[in-house]
Amino acid sequence: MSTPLPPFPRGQEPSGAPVPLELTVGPAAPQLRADAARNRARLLEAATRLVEEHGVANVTMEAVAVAASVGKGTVFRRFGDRTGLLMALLDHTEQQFQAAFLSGPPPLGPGASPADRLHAFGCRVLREIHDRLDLYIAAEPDASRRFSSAPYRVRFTHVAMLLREAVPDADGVLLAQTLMGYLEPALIHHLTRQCGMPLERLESGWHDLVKRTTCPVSD
Amino acid sequence: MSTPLPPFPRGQEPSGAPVPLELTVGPAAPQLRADAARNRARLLEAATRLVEEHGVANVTMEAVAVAASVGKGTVFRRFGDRTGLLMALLDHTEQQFQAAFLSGPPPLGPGASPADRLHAFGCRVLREIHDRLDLYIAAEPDASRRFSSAPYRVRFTHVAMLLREAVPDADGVLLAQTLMGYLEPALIHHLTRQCGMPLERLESGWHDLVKRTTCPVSD
DNA sequence: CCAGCAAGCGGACCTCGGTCCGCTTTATTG
DNA sequence: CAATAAAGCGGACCGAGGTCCGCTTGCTGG
Repeated sequence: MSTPLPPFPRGQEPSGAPVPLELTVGPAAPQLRADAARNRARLLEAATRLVEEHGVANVTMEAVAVAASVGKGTVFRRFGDRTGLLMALLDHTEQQFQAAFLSGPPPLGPGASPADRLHAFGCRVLREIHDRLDLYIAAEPDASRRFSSAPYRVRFTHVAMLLREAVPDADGVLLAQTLMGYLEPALIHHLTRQCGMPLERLESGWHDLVKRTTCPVSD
Repeated sequence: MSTPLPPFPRGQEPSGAPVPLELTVGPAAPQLRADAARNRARLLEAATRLVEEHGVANVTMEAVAVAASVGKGTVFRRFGDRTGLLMALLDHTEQQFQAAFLSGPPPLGPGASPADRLHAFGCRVLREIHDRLDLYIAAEPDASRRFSSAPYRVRFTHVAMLLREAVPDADGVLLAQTLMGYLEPALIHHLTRQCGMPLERLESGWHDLVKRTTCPVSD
């Protein structure tokens, strides 16, 4: 329609919403051929090593390809683009986290009140991102995809669901986007690195925000 | 410290915070030489034309240089980078807007209650961005500068100030960042273009958000 | 075991943002 | 008006992300 459009054939793109190739809850890997799977593993390993050796900012796609003894095209076919590769590096942690808030023990998982789950959720995300901030920043998709990536959608849907439960008569979608905005890597980076705020302050801020959001408004 | 660092000599960078060359409230242009000023004007004109002819996404820096009959280096010296050029295209509107909420008539300007000013502020920003969405999206600085750009800082400071007035015992800075997050071009793009929400719904969402934010919380 | 064929591969290639540096123009000052 | 310093200029150049397309390789059914 407007965007230049699909870079590589990859899977089942053509139908409706662009299906992200991974990073979603559960494996759902579409049966890679043996050599492809091997190369994928090599690439992830190489990328991990390069990132911790030189810092994510200095890791180029070509360097990863070379380090994995693989052609550059292969990197792009497998991961789509740089963002895709970087997100794949966060996939394992992400899946664990998803499992934790979807079906783990309270207060993160089901069993606690929606508000309590929200409080726990935010703190967990804040710490998670804070611990691997550079990677999260670098893996941030560009503006037009920021809200469509699988991990974002899963988190967002979860927050929206909790919010609908906690404040049924509010616009849960908009409120959820607002809360999610507080958890953006770029903001966390700004506040902790550029403004020098301790993580604890961000956590208090989150608690306050949740309180204000879930308290019934006069109107 | 960590970033690759300054591209061009330009002005008085070295002292402390990186002083953005324009886009701040007031003119403060540092006396361009005659030819430089002429080229600057040419460039802005050419860029404006190209943007409305081909859409901002298809406008390259080189194309702008050629269209303005100027060397490519000149574009970068004058505007720093692509983001800088695009922001300059928004500068005129931005200055008018700043004047309106800093010293214009209520409810946007001083005279109304902080809460009323916040309500007005958000609606104005929403419309402003909605009207030139593509340009705002394209002009968005990368993650590490999103919160340091002059226009952002002015808006943010304003919101924080109003918030401190309206809810003195809250963490105004964090609350302000949250409110600002609701006004991000990328989010507005997602909600209106990808989710198909009408602008009116975003406005209601803003009003609700301000209400919840400014209502005293039980603790 | 072989043939056929998708899936996968890889590196040459392109584009575009950003940089460098030797040359030109402008402003200043005596 | 000359001399001079500084500001500006511009296009060759570079690096990195992303694409293309002819070749290779692993699967599958006969």
